[in-house]
Amino acid sequence: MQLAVSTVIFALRDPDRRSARTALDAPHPVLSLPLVCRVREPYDGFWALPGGPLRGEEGLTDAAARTLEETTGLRPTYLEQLYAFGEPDRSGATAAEPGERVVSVVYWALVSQHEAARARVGQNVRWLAADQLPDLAFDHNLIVDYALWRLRTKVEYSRIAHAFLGEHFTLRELREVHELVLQRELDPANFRRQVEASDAVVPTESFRTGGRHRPARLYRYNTAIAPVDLGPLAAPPTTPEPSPTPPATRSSR
Amino acid sequence: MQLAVSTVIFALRDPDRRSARTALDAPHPVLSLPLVCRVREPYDGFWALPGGPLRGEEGLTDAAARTLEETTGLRPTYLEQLYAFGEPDRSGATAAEPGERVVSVVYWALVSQHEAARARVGQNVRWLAADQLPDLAFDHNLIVDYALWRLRTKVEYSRIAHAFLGEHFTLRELREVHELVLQRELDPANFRRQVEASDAVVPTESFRTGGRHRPARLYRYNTAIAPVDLGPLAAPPTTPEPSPTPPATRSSR
DNA sequence: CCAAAAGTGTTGGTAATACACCCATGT
DNA sequence: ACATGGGTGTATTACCAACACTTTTGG
Repeated sequence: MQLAVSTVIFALRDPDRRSARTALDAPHPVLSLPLVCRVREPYDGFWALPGGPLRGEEGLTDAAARTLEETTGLRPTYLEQLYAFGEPDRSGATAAEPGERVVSVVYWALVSQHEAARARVGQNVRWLAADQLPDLAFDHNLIVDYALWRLRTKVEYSRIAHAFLGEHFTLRELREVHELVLQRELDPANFRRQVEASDAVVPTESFRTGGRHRPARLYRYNTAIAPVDLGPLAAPPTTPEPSPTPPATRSSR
Repeated sequence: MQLAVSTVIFALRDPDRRSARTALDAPHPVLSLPLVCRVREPYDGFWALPGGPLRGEEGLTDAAARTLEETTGLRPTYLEQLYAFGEPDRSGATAAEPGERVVSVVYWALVSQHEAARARVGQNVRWLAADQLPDLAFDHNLIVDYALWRLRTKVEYSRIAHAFLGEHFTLRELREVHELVLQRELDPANFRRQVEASDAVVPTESFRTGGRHRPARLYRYNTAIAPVDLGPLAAPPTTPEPSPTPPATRSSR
């Protein structure tokens, strides 16, 4: 039995020119992920998630970060475990060609627009739009679907949208990230009120000028607040640290 | 490298007589989990989660259900993957006694009050209260804490509380499950309104009598509604079945 | 035996809050 | 044209109150 680690990497990328229907299409970024082309059986020639086997002395999260960096050159701003897939028949083995069984611990990651531009792409690594994927190797279509579902549900109650942006951003840009991920438009006024009330961002004194409209104030991420609530796993296992919160003593009812 | 599967099993159990402070304490059920006592190093004599190694041709979920049944005799009404733990040093190996590295895929399960009473307990298997656990083997304290956190967050947006109850129950009983899990009291009126609006339960024509008060109507679980939203993983991999909902056709923005 | 009390299920209201939707103004 | 701020009606929730129905208790 083999244990492998793979990662679904999301980024918002400016669309290729050739995929635009008309010149008038607004150049909205597209939710995309980098995939690698397999060069041997099974699934020779199919696109697959970046990943690799777990090495001797590294943790699962470390393995995800390493394999992701080795194949795509990317360093994610957010990395979280997604799910462990371990059906006996998922390795693509057939009666004619029985392969070894593989259990995959899959992670999902977000990279910023700026980082995504630095990705090492080529013949074997390419960005594909998340909503127009071809048939992938193994059960990777299911894995990507599940990662997409997690991203969309988590954006609504967490603060991970910042991971797509740089250090400074306007509320319009942050709102656009939410809209692209959720695939629906959000009310600018309510979005502003929510974000400001949540303390997730802090205003700066800078403004983004250049558009033919009123300059938009730039905000930055509030690092005093944890981006997501992971519960007891909040402290990464690589640096185990006793929780500062005392054990919940239950008063008798 | 070894791959093991373990399960955190939750049930609401009537408290032992000896743990009641006074005879007047209301006998509220207590959130508990069955643990097994280790009989060899490492962690000889410590309590640990039930589990075992993954067998050749079974899926991860199947392995969780099997090891859980073998050690405790329980069949859960709810079973879901929790997390994969794979830090290199978590197997309890020391410099004096280096053990093999173990990656654990951990599941969490809920069993009904009735099923919990049938559990095979003895010298090596015992129920312990979830909020008063001793030091457990390996990193199992962290694992239980995380499972507790998942249970508490999921009860609020999902319908898993029914898994603790039998086929028929009063709204009072369902509310008590929520209160015990969340450790706070809920408004009866609002709870009733929410549950009725959510279509999660269906009223029956039976009533629970016996108390010195007005009989309470019995409800049953609405099987037409999925208990939890697992997204694309909703169909269990053991019985792959096309989703009845058509694929979401995405309109271009 | 009957009436009152006790106790919980069930139902309804009110104030505060959050959100969807719309509009005004500034640059 | 878009950023920013404000305004209104609707839905949800916290909190409170009343009524319904059965068992128990006191005569």
